Amino acid sequence: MAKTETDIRREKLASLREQGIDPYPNDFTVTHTTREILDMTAADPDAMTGDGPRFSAAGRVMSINRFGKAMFLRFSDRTGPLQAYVRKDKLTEAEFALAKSLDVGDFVGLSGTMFTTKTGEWTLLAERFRLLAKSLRPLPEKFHGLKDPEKRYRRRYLDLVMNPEVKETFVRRTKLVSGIREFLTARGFLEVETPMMQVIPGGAEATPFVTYHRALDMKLYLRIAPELYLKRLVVGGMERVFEINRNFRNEGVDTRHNPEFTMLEFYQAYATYEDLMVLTEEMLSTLARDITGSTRLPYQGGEIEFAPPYRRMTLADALAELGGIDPGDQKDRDKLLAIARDKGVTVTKTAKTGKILTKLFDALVEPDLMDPTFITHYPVEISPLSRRNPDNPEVVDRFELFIGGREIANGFSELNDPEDQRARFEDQVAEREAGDEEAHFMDTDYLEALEYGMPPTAGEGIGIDRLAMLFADAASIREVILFPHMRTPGGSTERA
RNA sequence: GGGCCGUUAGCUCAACCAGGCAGAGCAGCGGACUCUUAAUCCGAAGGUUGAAGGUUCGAUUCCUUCACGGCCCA
Repeated sequence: MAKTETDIRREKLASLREQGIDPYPNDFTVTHTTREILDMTAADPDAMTGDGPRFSAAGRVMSINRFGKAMFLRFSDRTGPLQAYVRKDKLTEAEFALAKSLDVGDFVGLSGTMFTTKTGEWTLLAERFRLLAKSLRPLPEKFHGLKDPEKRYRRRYLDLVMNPEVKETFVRRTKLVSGIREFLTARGFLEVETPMMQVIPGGAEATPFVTYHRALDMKLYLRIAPELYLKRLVVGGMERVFEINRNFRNEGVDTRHNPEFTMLEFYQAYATYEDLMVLTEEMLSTLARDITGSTRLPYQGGEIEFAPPYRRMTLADALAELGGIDPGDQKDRDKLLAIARDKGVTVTKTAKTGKILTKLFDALVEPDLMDPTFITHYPVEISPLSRRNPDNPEVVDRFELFIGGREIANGFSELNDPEDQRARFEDQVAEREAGDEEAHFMDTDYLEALEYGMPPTAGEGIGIDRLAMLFADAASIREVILFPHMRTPGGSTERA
């Protein structure tokens, strides 16, 4: 069998050890990042000539151009690349021999002064050279790089090494999350953490993951939402709380769904869903401006305007004006079923009108809502945790925010009447018994909390991954999750 | 869940339509080279063509099943 590149590198590694050279030392002192060095040379180029300042930098070797007794190499640290020039006559024999055996992918530490090459590039002239970590596997090819999405996601570290824009995407995601923290904290919200493992999964309509606690001999669910716990905190006097954390939903995997995803939920006592719409407009426009410098963000060939005010429509109006469904037909379950069939929208046989309406909305209206749009007044039967609208008890004081053709946020005035909440849970339990696996469970512990009294409150959830997609101009949720869920070949590790 | 497309050297891709010794560039290996920018020049290598089965004298190519992925639809 032929020697692989890894075999050859292992031999080099063994040879280094035989020579008494540690291939993985940790005693090199970095004095500057590559960015700092380039900034300093740009700021005062004259000071670099002759006996200029000495810099020590380190990073991963990304490319090498060898000559007989000299070589150029480009290495990158977290701040970016820098070119170095290594000449035999500037180093000890051992150092130069080490440099000659260098492979792309190795980590090096270099010390020296800065000069400009014939082509005008600022370059570090190496006076000292250290190998800091030997790489045994070849990196993807330098020109074409790593393109195969499957390999990019499964070996994200290579994606990050080879594709600088990928790192930029995740830096941007982090800025988004810290920007949200700052925004809410500045407004008196307290960040909290609530259970990820719950006895009764609630707060959303979704199928949960199930797990098992051995010592307690009990079934536990991974949470589908933190909502009911956050509202218990409002009961306890935490009038403004938020949580940014993972939710888990046992659903399919595609360009907009990952089984675990990150959600912001926040609750504000003595506020209404209308207050939250204003807060959301402020938050998103502030984030856009702070992170990208503009409220107009490019997205998938178009542009999205994040500056308020955002368009607001009731669900009924949106279905009529944008979905072409006559307002009169919206209350007629049979007509809705006929429209759904006609449009190729699948609806379960037992679905109530509210559910059919939202299915039709998802198919006919949602994909076209590019600029931020609040859709309000959802049917009460699909909103078991929302307060009823005072003028029309068939709908609730709720909104969903759509941007870029996707649902980004969901907020409402919270139902704090424990008796109405109990009745809503009972309806949900009936739905579940009728076969709807996503319907809520009865949660008597939550009802008990409500019975102690919860102040009038409004709450909202914002999908962080989807928001990150908008901010990073990403078409797939996998582009904004460092390690998206991937199937393992062969399927399950254990037979059911 | 359905449809379409894909899986070939470490990486990026050919060859497949119409079955006939599996190729290139980059990386790697040996050699030359003290200013390169996808360096250049010379030389020699590198493959279970995703897996299993079928058709065939002969399969990367055609057929079936499976696995994984991408895009679209539900």
